[in-house]
Amino acid sequence: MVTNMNTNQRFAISVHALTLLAANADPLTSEAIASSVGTNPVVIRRTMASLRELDIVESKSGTNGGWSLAREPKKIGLCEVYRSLGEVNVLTVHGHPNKLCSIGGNISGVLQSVFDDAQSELEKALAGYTVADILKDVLKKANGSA
Amino acid sequence: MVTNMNTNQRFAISVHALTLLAANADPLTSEAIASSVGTNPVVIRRTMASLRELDIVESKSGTNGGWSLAREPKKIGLCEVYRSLGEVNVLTVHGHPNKLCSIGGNISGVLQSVFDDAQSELEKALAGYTVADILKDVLKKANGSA
DNA sequence: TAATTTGTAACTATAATGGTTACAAATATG
DNA sequence: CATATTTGTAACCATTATAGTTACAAATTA
Repeated sequence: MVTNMNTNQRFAISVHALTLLAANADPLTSEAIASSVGTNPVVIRRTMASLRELDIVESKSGTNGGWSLAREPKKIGLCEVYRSLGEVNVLTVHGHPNKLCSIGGNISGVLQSVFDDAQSELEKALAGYTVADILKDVLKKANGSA
Repeated sequence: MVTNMNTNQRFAISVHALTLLAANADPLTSEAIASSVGTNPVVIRRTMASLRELDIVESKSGTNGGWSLAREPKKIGLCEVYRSLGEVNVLTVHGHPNKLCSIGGNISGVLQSVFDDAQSELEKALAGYTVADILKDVLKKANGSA
């Protein structure tokens, strides 16, 4: 069985978009990014707007406008990109345990601290990669298979 | 913003149920477990059936039947419990990147390996806890606040 | 035989997600 | 200034995953 606990593609889209920007000197339009990512420009705008809040990208309206990196690719860690998605919990405590049960009444806090620990390890791993790393690996593949 | 990448409570439910079994000598019915977890017996049966496939629990039909642990609590690591959910991917690669683009055509594999790395760290963290640990912490809370 | 309990299929309600349309606001160009 | 370009954002829809629920068959015990 394959369970998709997470059909959320926003993180992958974010990294893809940033990698694309890192590979291009000029700003790219939502349209152009959407074409590479394989989605709709509005989806890109939504995603990029979150990244802009963390000063990872900048936008400019109008002719010759578009999106560009606000920092060098090697200064953009994937954990920060991940955090642009908001307060994500990859593991979720269940909703309504029975407060009258000694287990049910006390397990939520215990689970939450375990889940926090696990997620922190996940984020630590993501922090080990930058957009520059991703671009390098992508280009390596592109040249290797060209 | 709070994004629930994951509204899946099955893992929390699994750990809760196992902790409950660890705290009780006799088998517990789906009904009893459901009452502590705060859900429906059928949800419990579904969850427990997955755990049974990994020989973490056993079931018995009929009067005085129910669910029991197939192993000592300290021999049940949370990573294994997590794996009972199936092939879970906490980070998902996006669907349709543009194959004609050098970035779009090569990023999926790169992302997947990063995601695999991150998830492996998450699972490693989970492997550091056993059902016995959870029970101990829950009972500590229960006594502390009693 | 009757009561208990799991096994499982089928259906529903809810919610998250991504895709899409529509249009306002900002900007550049001629 | 007028026009084309491009982002900003609200609104809505289709799809999907999830959990909850009902219903009933199968197994087990007494």
